[in-house]
Amino acid sequence: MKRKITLKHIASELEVSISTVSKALKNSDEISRDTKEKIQAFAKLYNYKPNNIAISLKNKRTKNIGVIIPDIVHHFFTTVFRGIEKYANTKGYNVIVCVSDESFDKEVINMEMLANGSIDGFIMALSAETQLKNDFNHLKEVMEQGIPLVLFDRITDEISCDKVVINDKEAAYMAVKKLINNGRKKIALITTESYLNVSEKRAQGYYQALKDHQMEIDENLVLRLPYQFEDEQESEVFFATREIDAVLCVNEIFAVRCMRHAQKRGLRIPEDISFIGFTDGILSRFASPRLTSVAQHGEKMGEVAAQMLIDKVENEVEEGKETFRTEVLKATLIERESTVN
Amino acid sequence: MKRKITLKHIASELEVSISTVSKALKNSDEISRDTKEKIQAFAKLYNYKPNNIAISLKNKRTKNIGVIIPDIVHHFFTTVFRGIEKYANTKGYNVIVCVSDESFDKEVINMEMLANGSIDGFIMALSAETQLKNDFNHLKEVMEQGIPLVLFDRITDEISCDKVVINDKEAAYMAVKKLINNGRKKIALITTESYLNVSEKRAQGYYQALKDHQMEIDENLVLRLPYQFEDEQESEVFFATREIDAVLCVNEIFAVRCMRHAQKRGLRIPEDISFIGFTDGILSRFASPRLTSVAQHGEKMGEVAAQMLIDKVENEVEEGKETFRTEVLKATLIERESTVN
DNA sequence: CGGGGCCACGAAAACGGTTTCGTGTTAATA
DNA sequence: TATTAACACGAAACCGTTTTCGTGGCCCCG
Repeated sequence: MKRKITLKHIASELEVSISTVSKALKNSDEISRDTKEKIQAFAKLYNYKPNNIAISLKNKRTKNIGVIIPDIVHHFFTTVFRGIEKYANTKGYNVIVCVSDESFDKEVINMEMLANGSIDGFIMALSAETQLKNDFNHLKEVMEQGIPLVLFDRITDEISCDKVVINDKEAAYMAVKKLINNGRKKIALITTESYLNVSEKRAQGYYQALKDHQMEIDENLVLRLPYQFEDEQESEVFFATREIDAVLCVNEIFAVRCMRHAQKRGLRIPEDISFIGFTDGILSRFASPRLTSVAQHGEKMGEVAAQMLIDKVENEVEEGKETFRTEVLKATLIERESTVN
Repeated sequence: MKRKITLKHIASELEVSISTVSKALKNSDEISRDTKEKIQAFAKLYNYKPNNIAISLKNKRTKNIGVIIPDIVHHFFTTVFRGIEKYANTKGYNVIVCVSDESFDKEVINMEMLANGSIDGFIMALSAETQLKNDFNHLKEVMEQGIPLVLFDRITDEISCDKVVINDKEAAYMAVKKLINNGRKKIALITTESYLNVSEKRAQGYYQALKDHQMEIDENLVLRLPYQFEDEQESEVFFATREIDAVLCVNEIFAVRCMRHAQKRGLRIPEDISFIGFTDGILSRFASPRLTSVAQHGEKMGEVAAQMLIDKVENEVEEGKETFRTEVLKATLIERESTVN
């Protein structure tokens, strides 16, 4: 087992000082050609690589970024993560992921773990519980310590920091408008309980679209389900007791489940009833019929978030002069078989 | 912006030495009651937390584990990751993820980045390209440096290290056996090109089951598709030109796509043709009909892998005395609507 | 009153680098 | 020949901890 070689080893082996070795390996012109060549050759031979930890300690930069997300077995979040990871990698950063599991406490614990020097900045989407509690002290702390923070998707207005979101409200608006233009009269909304920021925005778009097109808003056509629902009874009853000819769902799981309910009742999709979901993940592409869906462009979102973060990390700004941006990405509607053209 | 406070700050503020502060905060009984209380109170007031990087440098332990997987937008891998993250977290470890993107070069680069002190050990699944090239020098290097390594799912026999897999061959065998028991006569196999270790194992199980039940092996019923295939033509033709009454697919995407082909041709599932897939991800649960699938228990696999790794990390064994285990988890068949009981 | 032992604390090395500054040697210049 | 500048390198501080070892002061005992 050949242990990692250090500057000290090289120095003693070659009978020069540590500083000489360090400079030689950086090709400093303080060191003579001969010495440099000798040292570099030796280092190469023994495959010397500087110790990241030592470097981090020295320049107070870890080249790690911390990502905290509510869930990892989740298409959208992994998509965002991929974008983050890709961009970070091109900039020489590594990514440490922590999963909050939708729990406030875990979110806090994870942040504290990472905030003690392990990372240069955070990218995160708030846990459901955090949004529900409306407690953001852990974020404030981090900001006060001067650690850059970028929020994406699940954001809050309470914290001043960089943010990346999609135009949820407009996207929902456009989706509903499309349904209206297709002549749909009874458009339902399947959403989550209301504390989730994004669902709320999407619901707003739904209402707005109906209003703007002089359509009656019928609360009876709005179903709010628990975020992680296993029990399908409620949604089944919903479809059994209402006349609906189009449905907007705030995620694709809701959509796929509801399509099934409709099909079970003998409705044809999209002839009798149209469906539009959010997320455009794997389910949308493989459902039958394939689901028309609002693409959130997670990978792009991740890239943008990483870019904003690394920019902040590398270009420190004097106290009080920082400015925060909220980048709004445009969602796009991917039309498939669950709606008519 | 309140910058992070260090031992040095506390020491100078309280006019004691750094060592005294360090000891006081560890409740060393070398320090008097009074002094300890004073220091602890001060530290608490200013929310002192030791710097992880400094600690890492000191005891050559980062409390980070590196995970390298081929893809992150992938149900099985994220499931495994969740298991890893959960277990690691309970042990106070953080997880750094790198994505190889099925590329050999990226895998190597990522390993090298992390191997220079950033992590205490690796958990990884090999990229497709690595398996194809059959080049594992980067793994050997890491092992030689004494960095613990655990391979999961996509493993190789060329490297001696801890491994976690499922009993792919047996699982496939059982699945096919079930189809045979259901009276199926023309059982097809949809798999990937053969360099992927797991696909190969599953194919072996398929052949073995047919053989053991005196059924003819018909290579015409075996379709090998590129791992990431977009073009569906080949698989469509396959179904158009063969008489098949059951299909085993090495992943759920293949299964869902093929179910669609069958349905398009007017076949009823499972009456006319049965389907069994591998992975048991989100698609299996939401497909119509719901797909009978071999569950790989990714989360469990992740937990086991993390446990093996952390065990190795924390209980260093003298040179040459190490032993390596291969843990085989039992896959289970989740029966749904795509097969008959 | 002197020596031993304990208490409470500090100095310093170490982890593995980077970087500033100082210095001995040589060669060029006055 | 004396002065000086350039060159090539080393010493040491520093990043923030932990930990070993030393030591000054006090008390106790002979």
